[in-house]
Amino acid sequence: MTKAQGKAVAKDCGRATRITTALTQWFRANARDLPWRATDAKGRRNAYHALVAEAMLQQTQVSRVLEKYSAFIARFPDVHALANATEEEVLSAWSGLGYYRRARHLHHAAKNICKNHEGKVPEDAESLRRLPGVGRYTAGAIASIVYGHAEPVVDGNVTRVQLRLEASDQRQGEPATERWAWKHASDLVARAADPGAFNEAMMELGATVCTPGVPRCEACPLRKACRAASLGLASTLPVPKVRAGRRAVYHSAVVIRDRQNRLLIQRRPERGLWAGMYQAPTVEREDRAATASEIKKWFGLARIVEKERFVFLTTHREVHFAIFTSSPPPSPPAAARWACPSEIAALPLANPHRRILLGEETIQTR
DNA sequence: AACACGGGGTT
DNA sequence: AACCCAGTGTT
Repeated sequence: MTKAQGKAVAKDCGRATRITTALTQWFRANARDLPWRATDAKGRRNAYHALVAEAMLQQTQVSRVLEKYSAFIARFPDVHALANATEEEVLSAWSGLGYYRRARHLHHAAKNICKNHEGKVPEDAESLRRLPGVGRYTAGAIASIVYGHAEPVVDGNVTRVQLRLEASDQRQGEPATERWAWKHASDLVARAADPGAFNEAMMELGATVCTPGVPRCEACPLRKACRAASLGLASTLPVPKVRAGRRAVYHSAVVIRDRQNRLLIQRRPERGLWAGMYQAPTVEREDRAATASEIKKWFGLARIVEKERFVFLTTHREVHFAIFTSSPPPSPPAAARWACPSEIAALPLANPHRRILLGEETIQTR
């Protein structure tokens, strides 16, 4: 190493240390709540609670998680309770949160922990990552926040903070950018006195101060260190990512009620959209809505009446729903069964079917 | 590297 | 109506 390179490394070390120190101090002074994502109700570190919280936080904002987290923990208070639950119970507790594969992974992870780890959530990031649904982010979050290991954590917030700190015009979401962000996070966390607090601080800064769009630089503890701020680029970085468009799909659902006020329901396939969840009997088409005769033929119905149409939007799809009613068929399809409303309410239902079957106004439609 | 996978909030 | 947010696993 030349003298000049040595100086540059020393300078970067100083910068990294200033950043970790300032950020951790800010977090300690401004922490909104107790570190709920890693502790039990009495404030004790609890890796199972952290596993649940971090699984819920994947692709989901804190406010949405807070609506479901307590009920989930109350229903499955420890890893054994979760491991011994049925998949339907777990999916049901997850209803409304989306990305339901996370719930199934979490369930499998709990079983794995009971079987192979004597009911204790593994401590090191490498073992954590072998659990289903636990990737680099979740492993790093648990290892650092719960166990204090100097493991990096990069979520969308952290990547945005890094890109602004370094005034980088790399596009968020691209593999090279993510590798770069993980490298920076590793360098920073290595100098943090409290890795867990530092990682939480980075995520919290991104969520509350270094926000997408126009950040609140006047309130930022890293303003002096931030290259985007000093160049006046804070609100123009990071450069927006390219987004895939939404694909249209057509779901024709039939609400069929018998004399005892029971409804006909069916379980969705194990893979794909709303995997393993329940719904009113539905005919799906890719390019157009199923015709009335197709729907009648599909379920052996004599007559159907259209009640409503709406479009349910997700990130990747626009689901065009057409809702029909019908009297019961002579012989219900083998794949469907009858259930009363109170039973249905406890089953895992995708949000639109909560409205279709139970009339709950829980979703936005167009 | 590209894709699949939900849902809700803000402008 | 058109933007925004955000990990893991599979292909």
